[in-house]
Amino acid sequence: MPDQPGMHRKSRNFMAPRTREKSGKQPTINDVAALAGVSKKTVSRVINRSEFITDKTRQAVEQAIKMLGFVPNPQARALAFRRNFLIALLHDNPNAQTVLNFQQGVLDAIKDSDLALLVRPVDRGSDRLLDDVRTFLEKQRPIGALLLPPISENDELAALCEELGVRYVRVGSAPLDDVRHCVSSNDREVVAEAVGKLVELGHRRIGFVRGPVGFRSAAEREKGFHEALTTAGLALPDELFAPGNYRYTAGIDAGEALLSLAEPPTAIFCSNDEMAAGVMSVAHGKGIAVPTDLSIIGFDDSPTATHIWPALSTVRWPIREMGMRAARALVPDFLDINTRAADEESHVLPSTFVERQSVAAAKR
Amino acid sequence: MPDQPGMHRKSRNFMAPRTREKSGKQPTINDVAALAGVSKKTVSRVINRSEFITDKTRQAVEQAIKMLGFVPNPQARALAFRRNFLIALLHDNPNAQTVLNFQQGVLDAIKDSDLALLVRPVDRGSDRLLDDVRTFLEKQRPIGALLLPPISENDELAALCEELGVRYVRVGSAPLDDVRHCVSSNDREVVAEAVGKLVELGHRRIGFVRGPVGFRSAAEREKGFHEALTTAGLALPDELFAPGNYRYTAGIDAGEALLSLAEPPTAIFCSNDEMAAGVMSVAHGKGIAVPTDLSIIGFDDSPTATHIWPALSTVRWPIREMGMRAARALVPDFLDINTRAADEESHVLPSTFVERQSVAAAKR
DNA sequence: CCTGTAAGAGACACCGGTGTCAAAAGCAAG
DNA sequence: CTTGCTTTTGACACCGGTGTCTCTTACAGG
Repeated sequence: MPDQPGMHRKSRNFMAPRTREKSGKQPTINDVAALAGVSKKTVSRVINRSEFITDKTRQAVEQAIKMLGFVPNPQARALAFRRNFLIALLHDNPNAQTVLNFQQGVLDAIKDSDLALLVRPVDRGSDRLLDDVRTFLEKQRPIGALLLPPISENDELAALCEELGVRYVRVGSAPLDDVRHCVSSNDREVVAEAVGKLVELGHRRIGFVRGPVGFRSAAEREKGFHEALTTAGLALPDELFAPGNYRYTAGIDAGEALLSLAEPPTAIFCSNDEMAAGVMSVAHGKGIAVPTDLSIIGFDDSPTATHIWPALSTVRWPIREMGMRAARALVPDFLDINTRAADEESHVLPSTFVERQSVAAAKR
Repeated sequence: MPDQPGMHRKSRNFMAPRTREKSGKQPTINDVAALAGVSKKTVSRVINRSEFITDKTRQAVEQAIKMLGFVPNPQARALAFRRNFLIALLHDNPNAQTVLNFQQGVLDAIKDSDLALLVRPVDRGSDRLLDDVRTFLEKQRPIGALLLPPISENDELAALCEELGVRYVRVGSAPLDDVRHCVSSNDREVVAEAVGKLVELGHRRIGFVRGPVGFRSAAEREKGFHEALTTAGLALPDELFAPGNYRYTAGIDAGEALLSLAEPPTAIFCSNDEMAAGVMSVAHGKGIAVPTDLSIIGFDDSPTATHIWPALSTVRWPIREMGMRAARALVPDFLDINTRAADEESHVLPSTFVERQSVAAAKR
């Protein structure tokens, strides 16, 4: 091997690039420095885009980096920076599609950054929830955490993040007071819009299948429902409200209850798609034609919505965009200037009503 | 503060526990060492369960750890150990539920270990797939990678892992030759069993909706189908095979094709649930009663299977167990003795046929 | 009581980066 | 060609752990 540039520093550890490659080990910053003929600190400056570097030096270093295929060791950086480059996604969502879409949005946002994503499902029901999360956060020390509903509604969790100095963004169905820590959709408005459509189509008796008690999303959706009916001057008799928990079986129960009424509703709004699927199977079982005899609307636009027959009119939640937005809001300083959230960027993303085949005009 | 045990070593950095807590910083191994009156190396020995430690010393250290709430910094450990404690889950699966269930299984397995899970969706279609994965693996340097189907079928990806010295386990629908790197189900057998049931119920013309060309899972399922019909001495006319790609819309197309035949099948086996849902909606649209006039079987036991009406008979894939098993096979040496996979543990996990309401006896 | 031996604990270097600060280099003005 | 200033670079310590090797210590045997 003929004389190479820069072996000017003696280093016990230095090995020629070829040997390194063969050894299967990653080249380190020292190897780059040696090859480029500069100090490791200078290489570090190039990696971190320091401004105090001449173009000539920068180019030499960049070439060496390329030649060796050098990739900075994230663990070492994390240690030296006294912070790591992880963000955590905490979720406890029964809807896998939602979680994965959100995750995808987050990854879109951090794609060109140094960040990596740690995904952590948690158990909402467990009484060790807070301890589990605390252990996780203390161990991994992510820069920030994204909280997906329903656990995003847990104030203790947010407090825990504060306490541990972990940034957080809560994702929800309506803006929180503390808008810096929240990215949300506008469930109330869009439900009101969807239910308004039912009213326009002549429906006067409209059933409502609730979400689980205590869930903000459930409350928001119900508020939207109330709003639409009140605006239309319609009554809200108790018998048209069925309890639910976002599960298919709850939809079955709700369908049985509502469709057995002396005067059954001609349309039913369900707080999510799974329950709508449940209501729809009850209708099928009873020989009630959808949408001719019964219109049904769901919420989520989950895969189920298009897999059932007839295809379900529902509300599409911009979950992937919300993931991207949430990540931007969480770690704007780690993203590049183009990806970064503008300060004035809205943290409320509109959901949209998607019309399919499960809705029709009320029979006269 | 009265004289504490062990401030015997002078350390510029040492701060009293109380002060540390207030500062919001994590205590380090040095703090523990100082409090316990031992060297940091001894603390390290306790953390790593070295055997060369007296009970007395161990207890003192453990008490100090507890008192300070010390948690070892994973980045520092990773650096010192020259390996990190991450495992990666690479997936490109349209079925979110599958991914999440698998992920849950992996987390079950690594729960009590030092390992963390990095989830990485990839784009099978992209021509940059290999580069993307290479960049990811070089940057994060996980100990190992779990490959979910369908990308687990990509041999180049496996070769890449070999090259980079990253362990890997491929998850699939049938054992690979290289059994050490594979955890699988037994799709062929269970499909044969399910289709056998149809034959027993008197079905003679049974349609088959294929999975995407080139997918091992699709091939295995088709093999099982052939096997069952051949065993029963039935013919396999081409017209009863419809192409598919695991998507709902393909199920629609397949349903249209098969149910428009001069002599339509009395039962259809679909290579996954989504396509089965498509076939079922076509049947509904045509006024063909399921299961009275047409039996349908799917594969995956996805949420869709129970959300459609009538509920779909399908094949349940033990995906969560497979996640657990795969993790055990990947990093047995990082799991404790109870969790660890026994060497002789089988890497083939049986799928089961789940009978619901979409299958009935053939009409005479 | 002394010695030999093995187990336990400590000192120090090191993993691969970054922060700090001082030295070197570059450049304009005297 | 100096001087004085600013810009760029390097030496060295440090982040929080672990590996290696040496030194202590405890205890059994002579």
